[in-house]
Amino acid sequence: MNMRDLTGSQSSAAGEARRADADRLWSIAAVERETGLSKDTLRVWERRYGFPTPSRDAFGERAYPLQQVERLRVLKRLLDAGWRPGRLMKMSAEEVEALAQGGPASTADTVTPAAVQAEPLEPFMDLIRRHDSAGLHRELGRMLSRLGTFRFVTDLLAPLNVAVGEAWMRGRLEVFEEHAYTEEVQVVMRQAISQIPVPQTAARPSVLLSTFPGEPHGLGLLMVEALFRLEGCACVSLGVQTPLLDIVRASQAHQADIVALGFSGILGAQQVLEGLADLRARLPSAVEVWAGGSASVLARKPVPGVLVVQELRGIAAEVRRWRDAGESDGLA
Amino acid sequence: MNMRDLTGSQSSAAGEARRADADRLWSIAAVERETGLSKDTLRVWERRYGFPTPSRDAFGERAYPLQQVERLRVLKRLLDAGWRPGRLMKMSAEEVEALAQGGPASTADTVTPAAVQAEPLEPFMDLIRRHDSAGLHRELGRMLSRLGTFRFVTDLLAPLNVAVGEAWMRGRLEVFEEHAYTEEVQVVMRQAISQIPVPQTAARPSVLLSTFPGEPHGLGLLMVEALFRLEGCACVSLGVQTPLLDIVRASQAHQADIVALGFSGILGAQQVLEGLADLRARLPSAVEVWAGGSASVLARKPVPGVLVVQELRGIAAEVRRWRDAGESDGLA
DNA sequence: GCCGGCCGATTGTCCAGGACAAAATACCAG
DNA sequence: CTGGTATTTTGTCCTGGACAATCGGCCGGC
Repeated sequence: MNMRDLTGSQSSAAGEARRADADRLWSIAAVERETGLSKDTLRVWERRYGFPTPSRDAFGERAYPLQQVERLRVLKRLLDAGWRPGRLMKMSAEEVEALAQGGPASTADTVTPAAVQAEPLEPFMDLIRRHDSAGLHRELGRMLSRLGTFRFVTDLLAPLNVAVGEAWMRGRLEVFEEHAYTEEVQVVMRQAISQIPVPQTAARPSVLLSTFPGEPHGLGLLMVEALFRLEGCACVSLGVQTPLLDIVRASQAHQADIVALGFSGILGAQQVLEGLADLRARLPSAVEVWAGGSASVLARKPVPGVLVVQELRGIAAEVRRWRDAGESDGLA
Repeated sequence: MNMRDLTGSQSSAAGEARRADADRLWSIAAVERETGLSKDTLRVWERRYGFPTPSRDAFGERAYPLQQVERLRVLKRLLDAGWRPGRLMKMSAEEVEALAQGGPASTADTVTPAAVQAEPLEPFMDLIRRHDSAGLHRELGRMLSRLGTFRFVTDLLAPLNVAVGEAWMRGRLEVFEEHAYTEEVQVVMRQAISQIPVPQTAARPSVLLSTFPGEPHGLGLLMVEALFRLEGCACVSLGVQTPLLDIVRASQAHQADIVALGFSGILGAQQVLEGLADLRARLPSAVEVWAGGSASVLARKPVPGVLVVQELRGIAAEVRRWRDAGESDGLA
């Protein structure tokens, strides 16, 4: 019975009909979802730069052709790579295309330290590009066994994440390829975490992990959780995108000593700083707020009362610092 | 050194100063992130119903006090539970509070089938409410071993998810409690999936799993992935919130036979139907589109060429159906 | 008596065009 | 060069109006 429902009306439709379907125009809300550009931005670009140029549907609402949606996706990626709209809009389609294909990263030239590239990344990038999920899974698992969890995280995953992010910005990787990569890494990381022995009693410090709303990148959280657990901390993760007030409540409910937040650079500078200050103000001063991740704001502007952990390797030392302070402060 | 940075300026500030910080007003963007109500909605409510009533900051922009943000959170929850704004806005604060505390589910009374409540859920709800993550993890793991993956998913997790969702709508559960629950279940589910033997050769059908942008609920995806793998299918998951065009590209890259989408009911009806129709039109007709989840639209309005799998248990049968069709069609 | 289509009220999203804060860049003095 | 200030760029917020999509109730037919 389902066979009929599934294929009946579709296979009877001729090829032209399906092509017409696929040429369907996009609403402004759909374009926002697809590109990540806000409706406000889409409208103001149209007004200011003359692009995009959506037609209007029967109700006078914007209707974007696929071609422009694709171009907007490219523009969004170039924006994230450090380009500015005014510049890009003045360029011809060919110039933009050339950039998209793999120009340099504009002003925001990612300074590859090249110092501690502990493990070769190319084999993994190859697997990602070839969409070999099973192979990627297998090789990641192999490296986990070979390096151990700590070095797997610090020497392989950390630089690999950077490489993947950069490849995406340069147009070498599609969004879905990054999604698939994230998923496979997540599987391996969860396996790694489950192998870390759980401390017997209620271990301290107890750590609450999450990200702010709008920050969907959860890999860093998992990596940090692994490092905390390796130090014998009790961890509770809320996953990504927890509202601020819920982070506060969760820290009470779980009696967290430390609230650890991850930032990938997607959120705006102000959003990060204001959120951290706000969270800091709403938590008892006995609860520490730690922030980490690749967001550059963290390095530039310190937030009073918030500890910025720049390096994954720094976590162990800071946990030791917490315990030393705790022994003298809390147990007097 | 970090100790000073961390506690210095904070501990020197007096209690009143911190309270003043916590009384900070919220911008409309922050309220949108915190409540899930769009800026447009917040403004139109103010105009129409006279609530909320934000003050204005020095720049004339809306500034919401914490109290109103909290109330908006409650209203959003009641909206999701089936209430309508016009009604709620006419009620007094006390009446709303009474509803929030745990009134019935308005019109959308969840019809508990009560037929196949295969496993008792209360012990798990207790663990969630007591924030015993470790205990929840342990008990879920125990049930996984006892029931096996299939029954664990169909008889325990499926009804438990419903119970958790309903408890949230009735105000019995906080957002962060649901987040923590989701995280623990995810850990156990990934463990379960990793225990399923991988088929030797390139197994068919190969299934691509994801959700649409705006749909953050990924538990269902994991459960479905487990069931597919139990049937010997090759699975690639993109995680949640993949743009439509990327789902199309991923299905090509991974040579998917089936694209499976999960819907929790967060997305609007039109968004779901239009998205599915659009995806259907953009995929070759040889690729099947399957949709599942608790969204009620799926049951009400069929989309041509899209298979709606109402029950988790139905997956096995549909995979069999696919294989039968494939043998006669594809290998002629 | 119950299901299905119609109609009015409700409600979220879209629009225009102006304004301005925040961020990025250019400029300039030391 | 380096660090601070002016200027441009750019995204978000504003108002108030309009209307499509949805909901709820009503009615009629099977």
